[in-house]
Amino acid sequence: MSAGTTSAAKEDRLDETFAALANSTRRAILARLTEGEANVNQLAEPFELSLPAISKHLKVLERAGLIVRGQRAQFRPCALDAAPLEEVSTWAEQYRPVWEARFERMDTYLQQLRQQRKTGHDDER
Amino acid sequence: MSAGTTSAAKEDRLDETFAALANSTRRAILARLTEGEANVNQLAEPFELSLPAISKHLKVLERAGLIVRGQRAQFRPCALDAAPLEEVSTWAEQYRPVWEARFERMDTYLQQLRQQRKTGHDDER
DNA sequence: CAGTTAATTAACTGATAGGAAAACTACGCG
DNA sequence: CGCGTAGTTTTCCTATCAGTTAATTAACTG
Repeated sequence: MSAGTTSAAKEDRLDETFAALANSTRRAILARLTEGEANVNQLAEPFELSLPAISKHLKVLERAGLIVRGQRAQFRPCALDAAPLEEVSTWAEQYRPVWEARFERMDTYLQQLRQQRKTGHDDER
Repeated sequence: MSAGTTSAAKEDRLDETFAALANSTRRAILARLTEGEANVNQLAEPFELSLPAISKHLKVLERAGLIVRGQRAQFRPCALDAAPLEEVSTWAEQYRPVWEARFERMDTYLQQLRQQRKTGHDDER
């Protein structure tokens, strides 16, 4: 019953990772954390968002395994955990041959498709 | 003409790309398209989803620039455009030093944070 | 021309996302 | 002890997502 290729669990994890990354505030938070751990108020500072909003973003990042949180007194220091990003990179790299092929093989073909789409219809009704 | 800072437009594009990728059906469609172009019914075949649902997924992928669509008679052939995936890969690769550092430097530290969280232990730095 | 096939649009539903404001919890300190 | 600081939870809003069925558009086929 062990998985053959891509296990469903891994797919789910990718769903969650990509969803977490699909927000520029959250990506900015991750970027900030490369410079070292930070607590919630520090992370919130650059944004025009309420603290609860940041708190939610952090929860999303935590559930996606992209950050880890500790507890020191009343502070909750956040630290980056880039492990899921390795999976993202690996996933995207699968397509490297495709985007590299684009320049030699598919470039003209894609243009062609786009053209067909544009000039496709003559009369609007 | 663009300034040095990461342009907002690029950020928006990443938002859209990641959002498009945050769904296993859509990722499966992309995977399928590495084997060559396909029309909508062919793409729908492996899934237990209605055709309109697939159509919507394709629209999301198209808006994210991940596929291009043509028109041949009543068929709409879809082709992969992996260019946005190169951006994803580049973005993720920024974090490679971080996930590689994990094994030497941060591993124990993260464990520590997780432990603090679980045991609610109070400690000084 | 009517009919079939391919795909999209429309209309609707339930669930989730992102946000704000207000209330609450937890801790440290004078 | 009560107060201030740090952060989360709750409540509420609107918007978007993922899916359905039914209707519609578009193009070929006999």
